[in-house]
Amino acid sequence: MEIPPVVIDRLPLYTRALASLEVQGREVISSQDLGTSLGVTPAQIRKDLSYFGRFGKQGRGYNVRKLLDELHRILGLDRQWRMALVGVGKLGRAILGYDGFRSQGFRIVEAFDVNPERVGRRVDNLTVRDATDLEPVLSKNPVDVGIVAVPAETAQDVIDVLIRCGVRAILNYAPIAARVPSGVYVKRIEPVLALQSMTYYLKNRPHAPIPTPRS
Amino acid sequence: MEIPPVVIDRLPLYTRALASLEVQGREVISSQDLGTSLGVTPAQIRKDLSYFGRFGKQGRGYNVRKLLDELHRILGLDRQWRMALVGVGKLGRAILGYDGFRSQGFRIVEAFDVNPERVGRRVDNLTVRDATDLEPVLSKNPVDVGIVAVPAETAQDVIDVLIRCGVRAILNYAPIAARVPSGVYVKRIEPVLALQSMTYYLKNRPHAPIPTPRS
DNA sequence: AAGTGTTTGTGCCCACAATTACAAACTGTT
DNA sequence: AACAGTTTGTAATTGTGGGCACAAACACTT
Repeated sequence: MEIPPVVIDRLPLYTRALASLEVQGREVISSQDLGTSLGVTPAQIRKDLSYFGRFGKQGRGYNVRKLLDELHRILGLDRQWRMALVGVGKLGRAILGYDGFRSQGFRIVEAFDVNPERVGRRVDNLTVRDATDLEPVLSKNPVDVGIVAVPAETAQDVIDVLIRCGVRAILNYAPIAARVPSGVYVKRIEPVLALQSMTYYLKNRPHAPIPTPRS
Repeated sequence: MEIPPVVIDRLPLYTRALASLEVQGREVISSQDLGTSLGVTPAQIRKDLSYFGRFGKQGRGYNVRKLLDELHRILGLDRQWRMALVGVGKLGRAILGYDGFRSQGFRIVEAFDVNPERVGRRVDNLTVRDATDLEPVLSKNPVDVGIVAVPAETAQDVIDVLIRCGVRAILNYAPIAARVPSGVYVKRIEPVLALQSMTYYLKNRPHAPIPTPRS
């Protein structure tokens, strides 16, 4: 069956909430409670999950451990994913240093840059390779995901090369609308775009008022 | 009129494309050309813009300069926005060092942290203040946007304080589903969630194949 | 001046996602 | 064992957003 992408986008949210519940020792949760903690309606959660099977029990709710396992399986989070980073500037180094990826099964196994001063240096247990070696290196040692952290001007070229190397998923930090063939998945990480849409709602409001007391 | 949030989310995309066209010296663009460069249908662009007025000319298209000005006005990008950063760890420092904000009119004017070792230090022309001073400082000198770059455990508390200080827009880098009252706008920046939804589409595919030749 | 080609703005329709509502299944209590 | 209270899964309904298609307006050529 064809599952709506919006549904897929919500599953990681559920996964994270369930993981948190599990470490808290919670064994069972209802769609009601899960929903209110996530700001999602209970019916939405039930319907989303119903695309994949029947994981709950009437009168009780969902077994946290079991549902978490199922979601991991559904999303493919029960394995390690190999990633290659392109661009080891300020942003790239921050990405390399971020440990939120590894702890969730996403490992950066290669890092590339065009700048000769950066090539060869070791950053976070990884040797920065020359970007011109991208194709030979990734052909021999394929990765699942490419992380693009280069300036806007070269981003599309980098993405083209990654796709030639068989990369089918790209995490794009560059401020461009990447053009990719169908079958390749791109997710943008763009704080500036996020800000620029929020200002629409702020612009007609009086400025920050006096904080409300006794809250 | 009530404008769908998805429409608002697309406007910054148009803005960025138009800005790029303007520096290229392009004076006029059709919804057709703008659409193909962004991966959006021309009809969608026209409909989105029609929520706000009639900016185009039949037979010609849109005047790049004029449309860009209109979008800036609509989104409130014709002014400076003041932001406060909370959390000056590895991630926070990367955010402070990022110049993509300032160039678009978003200035980080305060930075806070709880760690005594970080408080008082200067990072990128800003003195890190003690997080306990958040309320007094922001009450005297309000900001428009709060950037949350603290660990998940303390993120909700930080957000609550920011809201008490009158902050109505939050850029949240912490991996939590923030609970906020209506009238407060939150945008999540979560690379891990983006990855976790892409793996769904990757998981059933054969691994990276041999690159296609002669492309 | 007429004719050809473009392009906008929008009414209309369709698809799809969110919500509602309820039967069925289970728990816990009396 | 009967009953009251929960909660799931889903059929049915509602709502909303995207795309189509076309009249109207303009540009450009002959």
